[in-house]
Amino acid sequence: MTTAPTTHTSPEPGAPRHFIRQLIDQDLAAGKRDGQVITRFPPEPNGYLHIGHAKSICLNFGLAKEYGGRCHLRYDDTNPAAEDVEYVDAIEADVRWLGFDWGHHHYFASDYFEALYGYAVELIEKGLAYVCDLSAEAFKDYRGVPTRPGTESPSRNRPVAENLDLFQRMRAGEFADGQYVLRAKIDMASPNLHLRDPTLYRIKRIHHHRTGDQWCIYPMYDFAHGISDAIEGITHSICTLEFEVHRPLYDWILDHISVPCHPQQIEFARLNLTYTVMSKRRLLNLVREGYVSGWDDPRMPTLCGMRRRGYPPAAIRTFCETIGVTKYDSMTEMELLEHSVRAELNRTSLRRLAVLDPLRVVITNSEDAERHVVEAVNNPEDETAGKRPVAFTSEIYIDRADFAEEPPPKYFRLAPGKSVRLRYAGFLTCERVEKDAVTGTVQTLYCRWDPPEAKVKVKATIHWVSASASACAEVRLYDRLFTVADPMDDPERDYTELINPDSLRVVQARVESALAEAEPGEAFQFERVGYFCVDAKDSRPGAPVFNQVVALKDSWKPGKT
RNA sequence: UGCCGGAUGGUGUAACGGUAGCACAGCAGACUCUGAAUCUGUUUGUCUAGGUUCAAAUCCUAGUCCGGCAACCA
Repeated sequence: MTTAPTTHTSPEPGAPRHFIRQLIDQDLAAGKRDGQVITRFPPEPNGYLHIGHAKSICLNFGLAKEYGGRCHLRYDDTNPAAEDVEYVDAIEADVRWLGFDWGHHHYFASDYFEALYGYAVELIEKGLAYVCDLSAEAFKDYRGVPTRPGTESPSRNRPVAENLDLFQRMRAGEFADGQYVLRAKIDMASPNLHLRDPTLYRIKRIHHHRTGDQWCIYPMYDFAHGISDAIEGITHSICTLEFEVHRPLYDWILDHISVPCHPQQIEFARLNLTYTVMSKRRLLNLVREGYVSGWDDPRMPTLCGMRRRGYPPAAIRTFCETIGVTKYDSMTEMELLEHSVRAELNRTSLRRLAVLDPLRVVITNSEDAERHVVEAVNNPEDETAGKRPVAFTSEIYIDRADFAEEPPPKYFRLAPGKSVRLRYAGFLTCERVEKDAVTGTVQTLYCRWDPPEAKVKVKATIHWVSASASACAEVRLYDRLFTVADPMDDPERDYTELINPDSLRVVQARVESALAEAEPGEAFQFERVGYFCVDAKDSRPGAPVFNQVVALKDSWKPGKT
């Protein structure tokens, strides 16, 4: 265990002083908890992590690192009905991938079941909890509504000894599921519904992913969470805004039992991103209904989806710092995330030539252009990335978008009679256009080639690929998953009706031959097109599959004068 | 019409009684063997009404609007 040094200011002075950092600064200045900062990331293993969780992960692990403390990974596995080991492994992989390390501080709330039981007994002994025989349905009426106080349960004044006996028998499995619950005895008239004798334990005969059938009673979140925090010595228990009304209960529980410390719950606003949905339930639905290929579909806002898409973890971390931390709801534009991704990939990715929509070009003066090897820069942002040879032949492909039979104003690319520069490989002048007699589609361009020394006056450079010395590749192009910025905002239509039918487009591209052997997960910039990542699942040596990470920005607009 | 929280450009945020700043997006330009990157410039903002103060995004009062809360979910 690491004991944090007593630092009274954050070692990251450049970072924005969002309210949680300010709060911690104050706590440290006041000498609270010996100047320690111990946080935790507490996922429930019932689904995959998404970019919203990344905000929480970056916050919790980031704060711990910043203040020289530590962050625990703890599974909130108190409801076996929804939880599964499948998710435990996936969550760990995602947190690691994001770049964080919990060391040996890897816990499960289920590790504390025995301790939790003991604290429940303590509460009963103090007359602060009772076994209630009201059904969930029945208690609904007793609880009352926000504007009206509730009614006390008939079980409320059950003697301590009887409560103790009943609770012990609940554990022993003498009762049916739902027959009894353990309740905190707080205040049925409280304006905060969570204080109206909340359930602490329920009977559930469900196999738990870790404790098996050892228990048939399981603690509720509100009871388990704060105590787990206290057991682990958490100093700042950071959660999302909807738990704000739970805080009085969090504090009540810790105030009435003999725990070693009383962590402070702090709430922040969860992340909302445009053109996607973020709830586990809806994400699960997208998977189950086949709208996407799985949790790791590159269109999903899940961390595994983003990993497969090719988003660098560093970009996600930068993004999470950029969006800040506040207490009010907001909707962050996807463009901000994409900006972080482009910035990172621009810095790090190797450049390659690839033609997504190939148009055949025959070089007419082929004696000059038969077969050259040109030298291409691997990454202009990083000199150490070096250069590579690229084959240039008398028959090449260019992108259809780079030729216009009738060029609009300010179109700088290839057109009949016009010239362009070929990236790293001289110049092309279009002499003749061959079209399909029936459809009128342009089939082949016949062009004259001039070497780089020719210094032909051109206003554009286009990318290309040799026809013979290139490879075929499947390229998956992605667009937003939904057609509207906030799919949950339309009361008239279900979010599934707003799914973008064109969010995935698959094309057969021609790529530099070296790309055929690229490693899964490797990301490249296809010059002038975008960033692309070798698909980790479907790509094979010799039969590569690329996922579009994000397109390059394109300031060219046809209508522009 | 109960309780809790909140409100700064199109979006995300900063300013903690003293010049409303930054980033994204947009627009315009410079540069360019990527119409990328980079650089420059620029449009747009303190929810409303009162009050305190030499001075208010910031403090006070009232209102408006938004979010959350009535699982044996987390």
